[in-house]
Amino acid sequence: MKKSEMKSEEIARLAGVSRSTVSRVINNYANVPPETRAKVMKVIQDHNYYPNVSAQVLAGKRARTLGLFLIEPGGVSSDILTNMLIVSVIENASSHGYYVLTHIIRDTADTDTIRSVREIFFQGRIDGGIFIGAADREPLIDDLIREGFMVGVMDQEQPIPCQPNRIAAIFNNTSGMKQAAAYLAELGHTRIGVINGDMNRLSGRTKYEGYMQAMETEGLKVNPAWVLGGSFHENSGCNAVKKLLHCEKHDLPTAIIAANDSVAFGAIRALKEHGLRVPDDMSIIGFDDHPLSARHHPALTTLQVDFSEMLGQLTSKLIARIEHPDEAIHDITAEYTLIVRESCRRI
Amino acid sequence: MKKSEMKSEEIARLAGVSRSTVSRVINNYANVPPETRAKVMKVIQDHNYYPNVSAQVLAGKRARTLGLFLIEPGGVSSDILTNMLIVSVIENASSHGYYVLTHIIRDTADTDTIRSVREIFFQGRIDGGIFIGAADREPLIDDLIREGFMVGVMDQEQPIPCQPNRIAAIFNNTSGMKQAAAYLAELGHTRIGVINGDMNRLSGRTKYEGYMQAMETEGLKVNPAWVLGGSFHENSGCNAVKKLLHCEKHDLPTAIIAANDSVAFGAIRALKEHGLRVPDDMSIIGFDDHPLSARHHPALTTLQVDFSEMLGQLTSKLIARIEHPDEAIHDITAEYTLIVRESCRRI
DNA sequence: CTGAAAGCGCTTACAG
DNA sequence: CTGAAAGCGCTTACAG
Repeated sequence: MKKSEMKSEEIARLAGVSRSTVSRVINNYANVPPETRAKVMKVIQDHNYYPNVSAQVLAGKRARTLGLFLIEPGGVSSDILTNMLIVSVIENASSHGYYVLTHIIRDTADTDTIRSVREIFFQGRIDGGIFIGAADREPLIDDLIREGFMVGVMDQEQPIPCQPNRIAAIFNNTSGMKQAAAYLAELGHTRIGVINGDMNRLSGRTKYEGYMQAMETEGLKVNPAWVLGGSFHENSGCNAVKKLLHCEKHDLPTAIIAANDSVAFGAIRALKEHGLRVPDDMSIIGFDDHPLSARHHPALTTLQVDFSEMLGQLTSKLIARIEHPDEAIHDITAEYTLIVRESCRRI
Repeated sequence: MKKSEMKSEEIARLAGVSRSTVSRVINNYANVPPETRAKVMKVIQDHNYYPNVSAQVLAGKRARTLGLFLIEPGGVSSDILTNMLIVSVIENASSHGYYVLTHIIRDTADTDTIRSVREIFFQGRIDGGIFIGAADREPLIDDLIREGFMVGVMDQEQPIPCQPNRIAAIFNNTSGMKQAAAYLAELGHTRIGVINGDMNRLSGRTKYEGYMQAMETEGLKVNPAWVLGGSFHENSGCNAVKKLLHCEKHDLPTAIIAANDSVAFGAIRALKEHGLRVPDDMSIIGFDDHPLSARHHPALTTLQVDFSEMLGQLTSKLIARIEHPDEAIHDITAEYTLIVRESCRRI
């Protein structure tokens, strides 16, 4: 095991000052004359000295580490999007001098899992945590917030009264669904179905509600047989369409809005397998602008949202809150932009 | 900021023992009678006590944290594979009770980057690090190893004499190339080209060398004009083929081995753009079995390798070395398996 | 502007 | 089997 022999005492000795002064230089305190600072800095650099982080934290400094908790019930994350999210958090944190400890949660109800997540917070390994993929009301997260930990959450509602140590980043799904429905209506569609996401997730609910509202706005009626259950995963899109095709052979919608692009991919696969073509026989629109959507056949029309920007903001705000607990911080709302490609046709 | 009031002294008081005994229970030392242990454990659990990790580390325990360093010159990692690698490391580490601090390196030559990486090691944040995507000889890594830190590296050669604190996981590219060439030869190909990977990476070199050897084994002659430069990225495959098509219009190979599947995707894209079809006009074979290869059009024939298994092993061995520095540990070699799909045809 | 000293919350020889 | 005490390497009032 490596053990650096350099410590602040040694630096102090070499620079001819006390450990207090070395500490003041390291922490960039104002009351150190430039010459003293320069002298100490030189010794620090010449000897490749890095203060021991455990000692710093124990003495009251921040760990400068964030926890990133990915909730993924479905086995290994095979989604490029997940990767974008991780990278966005890490790079943003890094730009603030913070490190990221990533943890994968398979089952938020499992006792061992809960214990290990709580441990990360209670051990003092991190200054705050970011949760991705959580249900809208997740006891594990609610408990941590109640216990005073700083958390950032993607896609959760801010409860009322709002909690100062919870920062939320949400999607404007109402607007997204309105854009989707308006676009389809403009193409002449009146028979529009939807494949829902996971209803335990905030986006699942708000997308569904957005769809209902949007249909009303467009003056279109909702056929309950065309409101399909799903889970945000590709397979759920495939299954939903299979079921639709099986049950409603003679009364099909002409367009389907999918809860996200993965679901849309699955839906298109199922349609193809049944000999139906997109967009000739059915128009499909997705959400997210998944990295694969532009290269899909047909290229997928979708509502794009900037995940990197969103998570970057969430990370920045979480760090800001950690460093200045009293500053007011507003939640983040991500907007959708319609990207027209080839999966919808005029009828 | 959250501050847990519980400390070992408080647990000791409540359990009617000394802090020493509490520590012995936490660290599972043998010399504690079952009744004492039970008594202490109960207090610990009842009060949701988690020892402060900084204090533990400062007092000499391990941080139980691994650094994961992803070297990705090319902007945001858009590759699903990267995600699989990250997840494999995190889950394996987690199964050993270790956490993973992930860091992204854009430029291994940048002074600030080098500083921040070295800082992670010297600060004592981690017990060891895993590097992915490094050049075969990477000074940043070599320095850390020389300084005594424990590192695991994917795709680097073990120098001679071998260093006890470097664990390497490499690919059997010789065998992979042999399988590729043998398969193509068996289909009747004699004109076989190659798109190389990044020659600074071990796999870049060994794949090229493997290709040369394999061609000799098959008794085929290598046309230097069909040995194309590349970089393991999709665009390099596209560019390589464009150049080939441009320069060698009338003397083309009938098959190309790509350094990996991404390169193969790019190559196929370029061929399509020039009106050539795969496999009708050109056979293509890749390496890795990228998650998208099975769904590609045409489905890509490739040499599959189990990255999850490989990185899981690397992680396990690194942790084993951290915990038992003197135990002998062998390097890891990953083998390729030919997966025949639709991108090669008999001629 | 600066140093001596207390303290952060643990672990671990040491002595019994 | 168990406790008192020293020590891990920092930071930060406190006093000057």
